[in-house]
Amino acid sequence: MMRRTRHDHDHDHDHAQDAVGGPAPGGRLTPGRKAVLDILEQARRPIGAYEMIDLLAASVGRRPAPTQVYRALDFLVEQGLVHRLASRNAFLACGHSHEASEPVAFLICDGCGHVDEATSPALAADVADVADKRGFAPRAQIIEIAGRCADCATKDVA
Amino acid sequence: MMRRTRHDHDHDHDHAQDAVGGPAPGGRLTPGRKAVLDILEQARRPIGAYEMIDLLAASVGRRPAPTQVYRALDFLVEQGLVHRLASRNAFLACGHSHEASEPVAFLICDGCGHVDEATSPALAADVADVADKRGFAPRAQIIEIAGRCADCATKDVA
DNA sequence: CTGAAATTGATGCGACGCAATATATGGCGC
DNA sequence: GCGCCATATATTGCGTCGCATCAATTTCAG
Repeated sequence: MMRRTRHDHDHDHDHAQDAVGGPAPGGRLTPGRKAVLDILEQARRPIGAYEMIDLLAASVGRRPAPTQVYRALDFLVEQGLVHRLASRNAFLACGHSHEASEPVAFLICDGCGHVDEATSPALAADVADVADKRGFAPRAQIIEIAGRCADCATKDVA
Repeated sequence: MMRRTRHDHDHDHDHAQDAVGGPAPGGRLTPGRKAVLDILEQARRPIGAYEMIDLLAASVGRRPAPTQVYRALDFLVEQGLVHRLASRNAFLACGHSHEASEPVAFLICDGCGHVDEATSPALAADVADVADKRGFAPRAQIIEIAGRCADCATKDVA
């Protein structure tokens, strides 16, 4: 596909892809992707795709299209830096540095919305066991527990 | 003009006539709801809300609005007759008659789309244990395992 | 070795279809 | 008429696809 140089640049670009030096197989942490990751890490709470767009607009000053956000999110999930909460259609920065293949249980509080991340070898073993008994080859697991966290539970009694 | 109160629905008054085919415990199985349940039971596979609308249109001859389908689905899920697959935004007729509170693990095949339903006391105990360690009071659990079923796994090797 | 084109991958924009909720109306028994 | 349940309508949010553009790297000609 022939791609000729256009006559001239008609507008300036305020940011460039300077964050990474070389090509990383599997992807690079570009500024756009990093902006998404930063927001998730500073929020420390699940954020939906469209709230992410709003936050990016406030942060970068520019309003990205949904596609951009979803692509960045997918990338970050693939890299294991971000988790997806299927029950809420939201995303959460990964707190710990665990293996991507290790099953993580999420404790999602209905009251305050806080999400706790928990890994359990016993849980992992049981999941593997249940699948194995049926000859099922697991690729990914989703374990999400909704309820009330310790703080909100005590408030309930009051 | 908000007159509807969602909280005082647990009166001792029971509409048995609303149900089709007799009284339903804890709820009324209206024709609309039954049509949704029938389709799910005959399909034996996860069905999205809008595919459900299409199937209802073919079955009843009339095309219900999304809200009706979601309402019916929510009702059936509450009754424990239908499960919701969070990772796929789809619904599945419950195969067995287990307690609604008991955690169910779903084995979702990426190949054929078949979904297997599995209950495991050990898994349930581990989930409760993980939550308990953090003082978390669980209300509902979601355990979904994506991968390849026995049939599709053998086809992979070939 | 140097510079330019081809390549790869990321980004931008727009539109569309599906998912879900909010709001309003109507039937029915009481 | 009033409350309850179900249905109907409207609006918002979620997620994906396709294509055009642009930047960085690699490849290759000179």
